[in-house]
Amino acid sequence: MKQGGTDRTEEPGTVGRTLADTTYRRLRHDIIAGRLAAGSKLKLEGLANEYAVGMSPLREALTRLMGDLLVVSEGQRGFWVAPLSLEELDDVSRVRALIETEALNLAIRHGDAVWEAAVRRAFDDLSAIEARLPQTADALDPPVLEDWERANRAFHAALVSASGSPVLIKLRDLLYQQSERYRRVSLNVSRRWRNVHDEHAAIFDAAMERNALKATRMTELHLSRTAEEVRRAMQALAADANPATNRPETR
Amino acid sequence: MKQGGTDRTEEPGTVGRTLADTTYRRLRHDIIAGRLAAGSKLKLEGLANEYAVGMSPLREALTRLMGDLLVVSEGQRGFWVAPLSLEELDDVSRVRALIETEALNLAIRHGDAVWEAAVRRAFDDLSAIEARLPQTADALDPPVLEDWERANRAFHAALVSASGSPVLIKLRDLLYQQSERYRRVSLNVSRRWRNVHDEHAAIFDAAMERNALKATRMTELHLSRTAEEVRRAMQALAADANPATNRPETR
DNA sequence: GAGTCAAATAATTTCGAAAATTATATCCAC
DNA sequence: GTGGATATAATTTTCGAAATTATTTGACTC
Repeated sequence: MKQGGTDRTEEPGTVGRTLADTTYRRLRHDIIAGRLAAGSKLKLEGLANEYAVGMSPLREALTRLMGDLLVVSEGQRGFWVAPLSLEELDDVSRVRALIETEALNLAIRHGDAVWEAAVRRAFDDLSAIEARLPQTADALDPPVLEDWERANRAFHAALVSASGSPVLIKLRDLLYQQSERYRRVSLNVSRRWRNVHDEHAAIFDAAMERNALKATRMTELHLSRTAEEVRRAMQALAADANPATNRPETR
Repeated sequence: MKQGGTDRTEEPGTVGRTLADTTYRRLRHDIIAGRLAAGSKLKLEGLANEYAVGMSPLREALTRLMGDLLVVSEGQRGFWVAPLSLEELDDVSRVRALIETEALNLAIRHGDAVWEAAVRRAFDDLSAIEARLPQTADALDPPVLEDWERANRAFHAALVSASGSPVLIKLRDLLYQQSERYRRVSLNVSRRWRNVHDEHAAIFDAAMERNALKATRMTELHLSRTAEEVRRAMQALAADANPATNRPETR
């Protein structure tokens, strides 16, 4: 039975927000965080109940997620969470390195004092979280993880924010999302934490020194190491799930 | 063996087509071709009548177009055709050059005989159309123009088709659409035809010789020359529309 | 006249269910 | 049992109107 009065209480600060938009964000987070499994069917009625929305905003949200490469669809057959694969991991990682280094180069060339301050602030935030992270490395407390994800995202975004190229930023954001999704698989599997603070610090220092070459090299190293860790986790997962042969297609 | 390889009767274009999908394509074409003016408001009821669809598939189509950067929206205020600007033209052109040259490099490295044949076929198609184009250069017959657009799109797509990177291709397609939209503005304004066959031939020859450096250089030249022509057309348009001062921002 | 508020109007967003399509089960001949 | 047709069920897609939100209009005050 459904609730009698679905309260559409207006929270302060949520102006101009639509149900379709909030549902889009919720679904996106649930896919990236792995709450909705890769490759799984997204049944409309079920989702409409779970997220307490009608068909229209739900389909709108799923359509946007298709553009983000987080959902795939087949006409008249519905929607699925986009599958993950080792091939795509390599693909995403390589293209992200290309885009992100280009954006970082531009940002280091064009960034002013305001940019520097924003990057420093984001780095300090991230450092504070990373400092208290090794203690909880084994537990991987979800709220702390979410905090770190947010700070990590903000740090990498701040670095390239002065690129002066909205198009490049748009593509970078897309690829960052993909990378985050793959990275979280690795966390969910191995539950081991790789200390990345030194890598972040190296990128930060190089950027503040306006050493574009070093900053891009450090970024490439950071990305390739992370991709390598994810690759190992996914291989372990595949071997664990199906030691003999490949598994059947989604039907 | 396994009957899993059931040949899909789902050929793209016949089965699995939804109203939302066809409406998406029609709207996309109308925006890129300039039939729907840049910056203009997209009133839902009007569009629903014009395209003879209901609200659901219409909004789904518009939502997809947002992901293509062809439509912008503000919550509770509706949709607009994405505006065009000189700044974005430069931005799109630069990022496209980056992506397209990377993809071309990869394709030249990885392309096999099948790729070569496909590129040659696309080039021949395009050449045949371009050969009979100068005669109608002043008229710019719409059907011929559409043929050329299709062939040009196919040629550039074929060149990078062997890159082996679906993600790169996805980004390239996005940027190609943007470029085509800007280029069509130039055509609608100046109504003059720039002979680009030599540039296409140079890219084609370099690709067939597997000379990646030359092919990317020729591509960069081709793109920058086109962008320059569009820039001039847009400046003429702006000066024509508003001789006195700068034009108002979209808001 | 400029500014403010409230009512009226216009437009967008969302719901709920019917219509259309695909998937699954059932039956029958062989 | 197997294959094929048919009926049933499950699911997606679409429509049309209700609910919500934005914008305009007009009266009123300062």
